Amino acid sequence: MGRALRADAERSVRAILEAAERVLAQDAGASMEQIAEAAGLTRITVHRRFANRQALLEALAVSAKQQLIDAIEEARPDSAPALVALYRVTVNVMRVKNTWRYTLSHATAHTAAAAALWEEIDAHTVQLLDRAQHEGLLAPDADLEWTRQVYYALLSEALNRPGADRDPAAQDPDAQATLVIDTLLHGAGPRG
Amino acid sequence: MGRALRADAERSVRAILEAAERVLAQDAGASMEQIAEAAGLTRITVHRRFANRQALLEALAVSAKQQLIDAIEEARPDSAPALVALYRVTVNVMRVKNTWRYTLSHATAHTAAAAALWEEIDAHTVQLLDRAQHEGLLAPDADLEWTRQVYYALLSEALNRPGADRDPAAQDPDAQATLVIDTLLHGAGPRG
DNA sequence: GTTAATTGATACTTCAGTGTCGCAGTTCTG
DNA sequence: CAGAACTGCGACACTGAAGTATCAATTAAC
Repeated sequence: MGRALRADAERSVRAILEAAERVLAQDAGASMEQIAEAAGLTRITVHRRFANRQALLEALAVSAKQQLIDAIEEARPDSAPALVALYRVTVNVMRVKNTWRYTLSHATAHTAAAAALWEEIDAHTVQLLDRAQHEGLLAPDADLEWTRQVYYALLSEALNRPGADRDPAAQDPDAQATLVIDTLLHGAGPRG
Repeated sequence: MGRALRADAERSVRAILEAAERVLAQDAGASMEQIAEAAGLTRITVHRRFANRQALLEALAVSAKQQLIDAIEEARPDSAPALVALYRVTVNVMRVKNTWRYTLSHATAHTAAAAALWEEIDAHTVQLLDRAQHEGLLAPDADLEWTRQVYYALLSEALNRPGADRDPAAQDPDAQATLVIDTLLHGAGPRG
């Protein structure tokens, strides 16, 4: 890396990444110019910070995944009973996933850096699920990889859940986390 | 509609749609030419059948959704106990969803026709889930819209499940359907 | 077997997006 | 405050894809 960016340049980078998320969420094929405009900058400045479109996409992916990791670690997934930790992690992840909807759901740029971050996220998740299994929260014969996949899917679905109009409580992070975990553990069938 | 297409033209249309699915699955921004080539045709022929790119995307969406409806109705979702019907529907849907991965997961073209088909699919699904609920398969207080969302998500996840290498049985449609339904009904927690 | 539809080949136009450059004005940093 | 870094502006070249037109050759349909 060269020298550190100047403060205003750093601000530009953040503005671009956030604008890219917003714009691409509505049109995955949006142009650099649309992104620049949404960031309150010129197309040229975007090109100065990110050599080409691909580089921007990669930076976006890395940034979002890093925030996801931070959110997970901030929830201290290794302390407290697994159910409590799972709940805390879910709430934190939901918040980040809500902010970076596009970037975190469209796994476009498959760079080494991004892949490494995903592996770290997966590792965190599986470790937590493994602990949950040992604490009797999950079935002893549950396939943890499949459980992880289902967990991710439920997180996405909870965010895309409509009906925020009639039931504003459904948008509440706590309510969403509860729904996700409840569904993950018990499904939709009747309780024993 | 004008007069019916000649047999060879009809074949071309099918080839184009199938090629589009294959090509777009790997690169959502693929050009008309790439699609044409994959279909064994010229770019010009594609333009003759579909005025523009958008029209092709819409036709693709309608075609795939129609096949999904056919697959559901073919499973006779209103006969037999709900669990059996759910199983049959799941197997059939899985087959179609596997063939039209791209089209059925990327809800791009939002035309009136495509939206109407989705509503029909949703109606079928919710009706089946409602019957399942009345038969005691689902919890009496289960939110059927959420259940439907989770069901769709599980179908997608089952298709994207890796590990076909070590465990070829995981690719078996019956095994996949069993996994989806089991997870939908009971989640990953221990059984009562 | 005759007619009408379909297709491929070639060529052309149009257009949007990408990426670059130099220069002038502004803003941060030490 | 002085130098360095950053941004905006205008202009430019380049690429790739979309879409159109005509004509000859082929192929299905009745």
